[in-house]
Amino acid sequence: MAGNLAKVYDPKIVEDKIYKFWLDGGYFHTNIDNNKVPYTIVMPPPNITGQLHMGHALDETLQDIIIRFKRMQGYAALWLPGTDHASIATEAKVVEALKKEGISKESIGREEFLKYVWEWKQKYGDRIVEQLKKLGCSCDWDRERFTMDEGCANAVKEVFVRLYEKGLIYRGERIINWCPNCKTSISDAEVEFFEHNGSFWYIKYPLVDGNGYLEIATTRPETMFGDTALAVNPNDDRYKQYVGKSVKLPLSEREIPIIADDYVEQDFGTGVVKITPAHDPNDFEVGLRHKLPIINVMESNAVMNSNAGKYKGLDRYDARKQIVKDLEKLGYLIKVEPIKHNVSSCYRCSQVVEPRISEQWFVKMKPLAEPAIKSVKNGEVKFIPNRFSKVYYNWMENIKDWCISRQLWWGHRIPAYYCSDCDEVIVSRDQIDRCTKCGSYNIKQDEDTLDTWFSSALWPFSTLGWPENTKELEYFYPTNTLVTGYDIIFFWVARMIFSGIEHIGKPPFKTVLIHGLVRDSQGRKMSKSLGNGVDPLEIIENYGADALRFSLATGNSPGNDIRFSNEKIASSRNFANKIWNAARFIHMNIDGCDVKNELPENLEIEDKWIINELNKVIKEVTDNIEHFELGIAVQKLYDFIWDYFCDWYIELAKIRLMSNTDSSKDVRQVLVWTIDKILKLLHPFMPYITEEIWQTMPHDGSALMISKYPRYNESYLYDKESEEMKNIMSAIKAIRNRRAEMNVPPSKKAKVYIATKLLETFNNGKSFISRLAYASNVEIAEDFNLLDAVNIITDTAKIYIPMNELIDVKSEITRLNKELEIAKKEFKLADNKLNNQGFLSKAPENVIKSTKDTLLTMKEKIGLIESSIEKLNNM
RNA sequence: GGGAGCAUAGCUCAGCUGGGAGAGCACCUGCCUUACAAGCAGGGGGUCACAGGUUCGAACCCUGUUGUUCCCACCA
Repeated sequence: MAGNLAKVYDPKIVEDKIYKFWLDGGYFHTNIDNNKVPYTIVMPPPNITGQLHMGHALDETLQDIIIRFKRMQGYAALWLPGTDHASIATEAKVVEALKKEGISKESIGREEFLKYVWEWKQKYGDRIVEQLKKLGCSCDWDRERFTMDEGCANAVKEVFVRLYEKGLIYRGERIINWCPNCKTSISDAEVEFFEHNGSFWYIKYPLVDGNGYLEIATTRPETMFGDTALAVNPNDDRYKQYVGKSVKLPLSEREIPIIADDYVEQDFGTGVVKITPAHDPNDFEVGLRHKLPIINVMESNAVMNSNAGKYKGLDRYDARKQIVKDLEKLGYLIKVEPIKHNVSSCYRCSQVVEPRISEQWFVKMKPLAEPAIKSVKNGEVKFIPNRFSKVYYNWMENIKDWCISRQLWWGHRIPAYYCSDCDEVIVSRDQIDRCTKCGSYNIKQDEDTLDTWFSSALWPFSTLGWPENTKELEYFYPTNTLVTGYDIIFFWVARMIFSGIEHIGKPPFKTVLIHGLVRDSQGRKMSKSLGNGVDPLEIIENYGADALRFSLATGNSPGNDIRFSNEKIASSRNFANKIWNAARFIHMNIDGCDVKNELPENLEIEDKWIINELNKVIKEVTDNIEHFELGIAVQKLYDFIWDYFCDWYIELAKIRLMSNTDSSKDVRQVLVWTIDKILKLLHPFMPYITEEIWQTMPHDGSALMISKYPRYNESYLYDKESEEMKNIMSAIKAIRNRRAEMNVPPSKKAKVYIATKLLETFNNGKSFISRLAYASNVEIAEDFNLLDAVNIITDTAKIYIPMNELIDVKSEITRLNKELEIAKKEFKLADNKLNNQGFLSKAPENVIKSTKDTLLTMKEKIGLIESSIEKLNNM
């Protein structure tokens, strides 16, 4: 077997083969099993337009780690995958693609256009799924869903109708955020703010009675044709006298009233505000209070309309320039000030959003938000880390009604129908063709589609078969853990929570594990425009999926961003290679022998040590993963495997392996048994390489991925032997240390004398010391009287190496003095503590005990060093 | 305007509920010791941002300061 394993691990020949092996074995599929406890994760559905990026890679890796861990722990672990139709993004992509062929969506019409999108979806929708498979995701592909498949469509209609019937969905004319580029409304959550260097134009509005003018300041002069009032604060003494009078709108003959409203702040600008209800949400509110007319001055593409008089047909920014010019020419412009202010823009296309009045569908949020807030407050849903609950509360408590209609074609069409004969509005689960009130066939379905997030909000239960009352829903719902980034709490997490509570009666998951963003090596966000994005597929190609996954888990702590760097990925690759070579070494020694995967009856001290340490790691890592501390878990595994197992145990094992006795048979078993546990512990993080190696080792069962996760076991406790082994190891380290300091090459072996009270321990460790500390011969006694030797002092032993020709007595004394100082300092520290009454009476017992131990050890060490120095001085 | 995070070795970060600070990478030294040079052995390097406070004891808890990142709100 060893002959088949190359010296360097090559993920390329392993990964596809192993993934196919898992698929063929059906290991990803999870059945309802009443003898098992379900553990469910629904995958945040990636957009069908998407290509796998590092953000996905992180999100999916974390989920896969958790689900593989739970599966091995014996849960009926279901990871339910799927994709999102992403209405606005997909529609934009297809529109763009059609544009290249010279086709516009309007010219071909709705049905034809949708045909194109479905075709596009067939062609590219699977791409992301294939990429997830490359990562090693252990999803139940038999249950893969799409937000626009039939089941999801039914769920959407059902929810819409229910909420409508309850009065929680309504239609109305409101001011909404309009993207002039995407030509659709977007919700508040979909608006982003950018700081922008703009101008503040101060403009005169002449009083109609001819007695002067009022001065206003605005950042958007082009909207002035929509002004229907000027407003001042009712308490503003400067302007009280004007309230009730009128001004004439510059560049227009229209007269508008001066009103008083609390909304106006006296200290900002001039204290006079132009009120433009059609183009500003606050002005809209003022307009409602004062029953002001609403004048819209722009088309849907932000080009001025006929209400803008001669500026009709100009784009909003061209109109602005022209208007300012004209105002100046006519003497209305007083001054221009530069101002920094926030500009709202579309989160998809970054175009500046235009507040606009239009008729849209809304979800009434207050009644839905209330129980959703409660479910987090009472701990039914837990955010990890907890600080994100605060973000969630803040949003939920200040939530406004949700605008859910979109002027797009790709998406769930709103199931509302309008009768053109009797004006009835019919909301229906089923397609209808006649009016339910007057029987007319003159009915038309609403042209709009729903916000993509409306269907995503139902994902945790629509994917389990709702609105049907399925067995799956009963067994897997509520799901256990949702894994997602903090950037998506409002869009998705919050909406899933209130939807689950409203429609199923229970929140959709118990835990929300929040992770951060993957940044580049300099801490910048990865973005297309910066060109600093790292393609996960390229990383997989060059380093392997396991290395990528391991890198993403390393240093990962909930809620925090992580950085991605070449150094990190290389170090993960090296780790994979290390394990690979450890496996090669074991094969070299077991192939051809009949080795069982179980512990032998006779265990030597080094066996007990590694078993004891392994047991600790099992306990800690299990605990860490259960608390989602994946970064810590990964670090512990790395240290255990590399440092404990490879650098120490394997090196120690070589001695017995070479002896060719019964003992070599035993050590083979320990090696096999230990690597079996190691592969299991590491499998959730590095699934491919662990499975590949495990298959070549003596094992039980068909696949590592469905084997049992190791459990902490009291019969593996060997504290005493472990301590002894550590004493030997620290002696070895101390000798190596001294030799290295003196630049003695390993080839130059030397005799070692060990003076110690722990005769038995060190006699057990003789062979280790000769091999790992390059000793030609090891002698052990309670004391030696050697003068011309290097002195090495550990906590439990005093070691002499006679290397007279190498010793510089003077520098040796200096070194020992330095060591003495450190020991004295430590002694003093412990001594001070033990003389402190407060410490003695208040510190816990174990702390006091360990302090006492330190004191004794140091005392002994000081004595040893002092006597060594004395001897050297006498030389 | 409101809120949150972060500040620890040259770099990237760990350090879970307070008991005298760790890893990877980088750097320096010596090794091809037959699993691995993508490796082995060893080494240097930190007033844990600053100032107070609580405590027998603080990187960790509290208060304030500074710097930095982000989220929410959106004053025309």
